[in-house]
Amino acid sequence: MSYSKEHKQRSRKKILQSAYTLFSTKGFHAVTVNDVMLDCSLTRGAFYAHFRSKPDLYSEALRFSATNSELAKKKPKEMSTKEWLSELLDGYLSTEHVNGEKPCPLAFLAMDIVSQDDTAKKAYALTYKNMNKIIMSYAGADAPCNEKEILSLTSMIIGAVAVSRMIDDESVVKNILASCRQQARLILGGI
Amino acid sequence: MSYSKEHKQRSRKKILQSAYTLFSTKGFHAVTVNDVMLDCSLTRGAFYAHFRSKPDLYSEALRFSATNSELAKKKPKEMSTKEWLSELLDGYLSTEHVNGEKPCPLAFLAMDIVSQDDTAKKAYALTYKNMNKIIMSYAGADAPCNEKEILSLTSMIIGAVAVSRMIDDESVVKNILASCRQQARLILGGI
DNA sequence: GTCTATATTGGGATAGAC
DNA sequence: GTCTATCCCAATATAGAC
Repeated sequence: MSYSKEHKQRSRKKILQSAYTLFSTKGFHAVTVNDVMLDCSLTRGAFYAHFRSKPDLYSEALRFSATNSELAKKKPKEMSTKEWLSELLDGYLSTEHVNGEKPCPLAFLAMDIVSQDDTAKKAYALTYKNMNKIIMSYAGADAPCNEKEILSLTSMIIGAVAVSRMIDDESVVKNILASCRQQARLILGGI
Repeated sequence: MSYSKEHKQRSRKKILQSAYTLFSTKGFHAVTVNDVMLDCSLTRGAFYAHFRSKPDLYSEALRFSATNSELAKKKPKEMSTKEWLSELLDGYLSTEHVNGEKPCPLAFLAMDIVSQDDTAKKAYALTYKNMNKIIMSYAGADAPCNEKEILSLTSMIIGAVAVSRMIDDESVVKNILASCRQQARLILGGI
């Protein structure tokens, strides 16, 4: 045969890498099979020698990303686990991560508002601002509270609900929600 | 004219309500104009008497949802603001909200993994589980830490990154991320 | 303003040459 | 295994009757 097995494996990996980046940053529907193949310098037709369908590619890319995540990196020996965890969190919560080429699929896959026009983005930002304002006004009604606490609180509850939506296991969802309700009280200083 | 202005306004509102629910639960691309119109018992053709395009509807539905949010409800007079805030957060972090017909667009809009097949969902859940496991192992390495704290932590950082992705204003994004880094340390007991 | 019918495009998937 | 060419369906948007 004119193409070695190694060659096919290389191609497959290139396709997965391109798919992961594109899906993560643009979302499933905003990316075409052609986009993926062009990104790794192949053609549409070749795709089906590697994957059965576009949804199939999507699942494989998600699986692929798990093995390539920053969080899964090995801790350097000279660092304490606490320092290392701190460093990992800093990396996760950095603008480089948010704007980078290897975003966390948990947060990025599946959000297609980034591919919407500017008007939709503005509407989203407005909604977000409103939410913070409302919660801020309640939380700061009699006890003083700072903005940072509110921002972390809204991130948490938005993240919790977003993730819960994706998880089928009811008991896991209940656990996530209960944990965040408890933490919300802690952040607000024990209501 | 055979159709009153009131009739048109009613139709428009019905379309917006259907669009909001469908977009929020299924995502932009998974919902067709026809789906929306069928949901409110109209036909495709009539759509363009109300909106210029599907993206236009999307933006309008997002705006519409802001005026209909649970968070914007008025506080009952007999309740203290703290009690009321507590109640609002409980509502937001409830399974009823997660599975309901009026989900928060901040968390729901734009996530199209729910319209993916089961394999993709499983891959997502696995990734999520891994993330919690990794962070748990680091956080619990020498100090004891409980699962609930980790679950709220991962919700927060996922939510923060997800929201940041949608916001164009760089300074807002920086503020969100910094707030969550600070809160993360607090949750983990001050690293 | 709402309906039915239709034009048109984009993109997933297949066929067949190399 | 990869390429080019093609099929085909889904879905946006328009045209025209009522």
